Amino acid sequence: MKTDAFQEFTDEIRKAISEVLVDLKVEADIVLDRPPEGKGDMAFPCFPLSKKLRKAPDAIAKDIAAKIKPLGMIEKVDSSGGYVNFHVRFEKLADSTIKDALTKKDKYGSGEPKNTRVLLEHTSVNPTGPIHVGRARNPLIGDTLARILRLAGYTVTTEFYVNDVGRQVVVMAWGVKHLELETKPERDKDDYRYVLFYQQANKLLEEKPEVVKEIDEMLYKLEHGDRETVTLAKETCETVLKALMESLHRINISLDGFTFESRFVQDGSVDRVIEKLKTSEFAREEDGAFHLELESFGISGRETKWVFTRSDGTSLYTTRDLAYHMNKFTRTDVAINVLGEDQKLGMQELAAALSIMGVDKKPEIVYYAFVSLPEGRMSTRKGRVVNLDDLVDETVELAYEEVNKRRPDLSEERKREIARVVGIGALRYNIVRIQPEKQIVFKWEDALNFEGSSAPFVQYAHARACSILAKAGTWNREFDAHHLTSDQEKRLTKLIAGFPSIIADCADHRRPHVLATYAQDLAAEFNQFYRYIPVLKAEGPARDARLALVEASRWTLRNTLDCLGVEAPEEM
RNA sequence: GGGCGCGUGGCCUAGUCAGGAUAUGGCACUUGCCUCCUAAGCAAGUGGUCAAGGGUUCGAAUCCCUUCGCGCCCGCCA
Repeated sequence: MKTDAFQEFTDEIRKAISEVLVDLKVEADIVLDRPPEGKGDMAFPCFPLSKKLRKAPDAIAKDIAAKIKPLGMIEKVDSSGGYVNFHVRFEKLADSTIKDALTKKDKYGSGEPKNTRVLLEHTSVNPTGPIHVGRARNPLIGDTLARILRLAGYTVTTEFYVNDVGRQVVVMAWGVKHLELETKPERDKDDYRYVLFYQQANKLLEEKPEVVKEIDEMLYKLEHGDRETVTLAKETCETVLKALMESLHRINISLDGFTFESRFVQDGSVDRVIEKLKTSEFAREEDGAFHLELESFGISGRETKWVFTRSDGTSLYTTRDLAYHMNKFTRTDVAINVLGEDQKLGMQELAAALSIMGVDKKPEIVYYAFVSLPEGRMSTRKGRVVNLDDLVDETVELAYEEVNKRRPDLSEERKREIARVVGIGALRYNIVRIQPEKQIVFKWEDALNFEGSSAPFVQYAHARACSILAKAGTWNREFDAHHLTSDQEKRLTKLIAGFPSIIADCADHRRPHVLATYAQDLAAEFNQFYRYIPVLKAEGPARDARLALVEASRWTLRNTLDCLGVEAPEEM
């Protein structure tokens, strides 16, 4: 299927090569490569054919190159060093790419509607305190992925799974009900207030056995649907949740829905899951508690048991998660979860339990490594955290200083708005640009970098494009791509042509960081074009063609930023 | 003890799934460029045993094995 003009080019190459291979009476996979600068646009390495044809790779390449007639998107075929090199018919590529971008605008890059529902669970932090930067990697990856999948053509619903039945919530709810705060919260915000209740209650829990008893009783009541307790726990959670959403909203993240864990206890689905698991051949009982023996599912370590009920018959987190995932698959075709790498074993076990329950689908997991500080792992208990709200404040404030320095001409309101957009953009980009599985050591100097590989770099390129377009006046949109002749124009056009493929690739592989790399490349290429190719001072059809390229660049930059959750300012 | 992941110039990082031509960018450092569409920019320079060793291959940062270092996990917690 053709996703973009470059795809059309490679399809034609594949067809041409396969015809030649039939002619040469050899079979081989057609693997294409990107050749280095100056050697064409696509290459076919002939080394694997060498043995079969008993000929030198370079001779084969020459032979194949000679047999392929330039046609359609293929302008020229030559060979060097054992490769067949294909040169794209640039005017054709440019014409269809730029027209595509100018027509589709904010939809440029989109894929065909997929008719596949995706339920993307992300964030799902325990609502017991403010979001810190370590945890923020989850919503950032999740939200970016959701945006990419949507552009790629999927129907995406994002969801936050709220833990409102666990011990932590009970401890916090108990604190809210029984305690007065001893210290002032860091911020006048409920997540900062409630975490203090939580911490004070935990402290009492260590000191006073009677509190332990009260908490245990509350937990039991909660599990057994005691109305007052259930309501208290849920209200407590919702209060904190609301505050957490405010923090996420500041970095352009919102979720489509929430699913409360308590629901699966109340509607009986957890009980049904437990009853069914008990009848499984993998189920074992020990002192009244039940577990699955998962050794045959490849679970290894000290423990291969997966406990699904306590001795008192109550459920565990994992059991409820199983009920949740069964529920998910009644609502979606594909379930994707964004999770910390500490959840890996748990998810492996969950997958095994799902198949024992007769569910043939499994959630796809995007794992990420933790963000730590130079001093070590973030820990609320040790007071070693960077809260998301503080990071937002800092980056926006620093961005304001920069705007103030560079654009004293702007109004205060305008400066503040640009600072917000730039600061938030820098923050998001800085986290999401890194492969999820790599650890990040959080450093303020990196987070506050507005140059080079950063969102502001990309935003700046966008603002430059907007500035040109704003000054251009009217121009002939029936441009002629033959007037795009420089290396800068050609490289930029080819990058834009590849955007739909990049989106499809990021979506299919669930890899948002690849888009961040693309954004950097595109902005760099645009900046070179900007530096060397005058647009407004050009005349006639050359001016029109360049303006068309600028507008195509503008949409591509904007759409790239939009997928990254970064706003694209028209001036900065 | 076992499992999973990571290791690319002083620092950060792309490429690893689908092995191919001189390994991608950024930060920092040195040096140029604003009478020219916004210098949050552009250009040039210094800097690499792709953790180490072995193997497969015409060809390995990429695949396989071993070792080392770092992270995460192995609870009737969530």
